[in-house]
Amino acid sequence: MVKRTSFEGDSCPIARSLEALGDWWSLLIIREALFGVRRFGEFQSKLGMAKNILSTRLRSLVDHGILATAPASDGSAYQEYVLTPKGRGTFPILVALRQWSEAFDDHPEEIATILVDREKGRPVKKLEMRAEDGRLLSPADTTLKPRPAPRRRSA
Amino acid sequence: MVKRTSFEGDSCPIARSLEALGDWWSLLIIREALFGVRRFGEFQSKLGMAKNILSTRLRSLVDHGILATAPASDGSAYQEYVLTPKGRGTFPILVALRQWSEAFDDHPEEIATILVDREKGRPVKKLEMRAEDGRLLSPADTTLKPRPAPRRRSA
DNA sequence: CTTGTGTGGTTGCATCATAAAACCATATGC
DNA sequence: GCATATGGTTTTATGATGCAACCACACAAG
Repeated sequence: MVKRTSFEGDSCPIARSLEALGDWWSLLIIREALFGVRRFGEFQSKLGMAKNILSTRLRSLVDHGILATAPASDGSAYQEYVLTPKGRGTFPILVALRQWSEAFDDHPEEIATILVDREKGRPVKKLEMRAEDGRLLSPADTTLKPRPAPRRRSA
Repeated sequence: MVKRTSFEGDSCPIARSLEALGDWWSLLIIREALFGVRRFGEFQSKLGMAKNILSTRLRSLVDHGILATAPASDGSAYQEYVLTPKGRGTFPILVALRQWSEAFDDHPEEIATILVDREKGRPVKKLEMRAEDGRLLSPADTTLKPRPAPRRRSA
């Protein structure tokens, strides 16, 4: 097989997520969708990407349950692409990417926008990793454990 | 230009981060590096990827300041690839990807590992977005603001 | 010093994905 | 009915990917 290697069967959850949204465009399409974009042409003009690729990506995102097609909305008999809960669940990923750029980009002055708390207009805090009891965790405070075997009902 | 479109000049921080780590392998290489992998052959055998592509990706990650080459470490006169602070800063991104899989994957039973608090052995909490004052924020509670103009010193 | 072996890559193709533009189908406006 | 906008698909060229083979260097044994 010379195809791009698929991570579908991989047991690593990071690889599995990249299978769905690890290409050049998917996360940007989701970003636009989170801003309320729903129509093919709107995605295409805002992202400036080729229409065939947009078409492929939208289909892939629908197949992965990240977007769903809705029959219409404003009367016109066309199709719309709306985020599913799974799609909206990518929000922390986008925030993490944004914060990484804000923290480490070599030219942060080129970043045009900041994510703020709507109520106060102040930047949101950096994402933090915490234990169940609320302790702040650094990467070194964490480790990987094998997943417990699936619990079979009765025996 | 028929090349893969570059997001380098884009003003969106998400696009900018994808420029550095938005391809199929970079985040997985970083994942291994966070586990302590440093040598070419070790990356290659653990990830099962072609060596030329690994070579290209490592160079790209070094160029982006995510990895750095260290002259040696165990005496053998070869090179090592170690994460920079910028590279270690991707940790929240990987956690976000992992948690998204854990929450939304269609076959979660295939996920082999869980990320736990090393001290207690309990799963880490989901990443939360909070305001400066600690209020928990949903996506709808946030908005984007234009970045304030760069502050020039004196005038 | 020569041979062998392991590590760390680079080079050559064959194949796949991507991109731009042209084309097409359906709606909508006039 | 005709022009035009929307929402795509098809065509074709080129870049990226994947596999295998090859090469360079270090080190060790003979």
